Amino acid sequence: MPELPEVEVLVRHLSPLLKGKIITAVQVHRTKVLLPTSPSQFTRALRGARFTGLSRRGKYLVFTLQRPRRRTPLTLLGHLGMTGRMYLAPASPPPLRHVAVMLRLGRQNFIYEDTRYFGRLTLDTSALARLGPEPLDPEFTPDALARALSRSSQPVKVKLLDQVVVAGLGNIYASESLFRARVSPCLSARKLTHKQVYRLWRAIRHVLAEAIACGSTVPLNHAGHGKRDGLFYFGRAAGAPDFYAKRLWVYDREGKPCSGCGASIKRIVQATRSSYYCPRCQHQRGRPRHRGRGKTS
DNA sequence: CACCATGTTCCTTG
DNA sequence: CCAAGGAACATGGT
Repeated sequence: MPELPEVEVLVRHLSPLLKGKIITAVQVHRTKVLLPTSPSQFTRALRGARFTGLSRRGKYLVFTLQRPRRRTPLTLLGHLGMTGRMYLAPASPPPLRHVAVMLRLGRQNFIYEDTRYFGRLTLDTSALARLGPEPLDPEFTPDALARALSRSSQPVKVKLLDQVVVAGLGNIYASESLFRARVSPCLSARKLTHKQVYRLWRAIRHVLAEAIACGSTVPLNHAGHGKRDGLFYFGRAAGAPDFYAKRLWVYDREGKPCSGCGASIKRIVQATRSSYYCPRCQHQRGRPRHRGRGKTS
């Protein structure tokens, strides 16, 4: 469930539910997700602490807590990796398979489960310092994007996954943004024209904002365990419409017709990850490769 | 069995 | 020192 929009929707969901709750017990089932914090350090710091706030930075959840008889607030950093979920559940739940950490909050539990354990729930916040601009904040300007792309010869799709370029974009929305901007994923980052950068900038913001709006509208069930939950990041409540997946124009649509022109959507591998695009709508064309010395204008 | 999967970090290579 | 490429992490679905 893990790109910026999904995390944002989760944060909005959890924030009011957590506020004011006090952690009465801590259970660590997977030491790995705490690293480099140790289990004893983690447990000691959190027991007795009260949730005061929750926000998002890139794909990270930033929890703030207040500890008894302490002035400085505590920051807890969460990341969902590929398969992480965080939700509140009744204190006596059915046995769950991949619970990494459980925090008891009176009659409820805050559960972080993660089948692949790629995610994090840790007191180490150093990862935040390595993030680039928030795409929906004013600091993210067309110029900032242009500068970030200008020094890389990597394909633009690969560069967009670099969290220094823009925080929170992942494999799905990178493809979706490029489609919306009509820019080929293969184009070298530094070869985009100003116009292409501008279109990409607008596309990124549009695509992310739309996904947040969509997730905020769909009835969600973050604790849900549907097997078919793979590609729709928010667990859908029973009976909810499937228009979330339908909003994707190219991702995971190899061989299907482009909704713009009808051409077959292509899948390619870049930096060991799948990219999807329409070969007709997204032309491989940016700055001219060489300075023209011929007759063209 | 083979290949695929929403992410990040670390190591090697150039 | 830096950029780029790839493997590793761990588990499950198709």
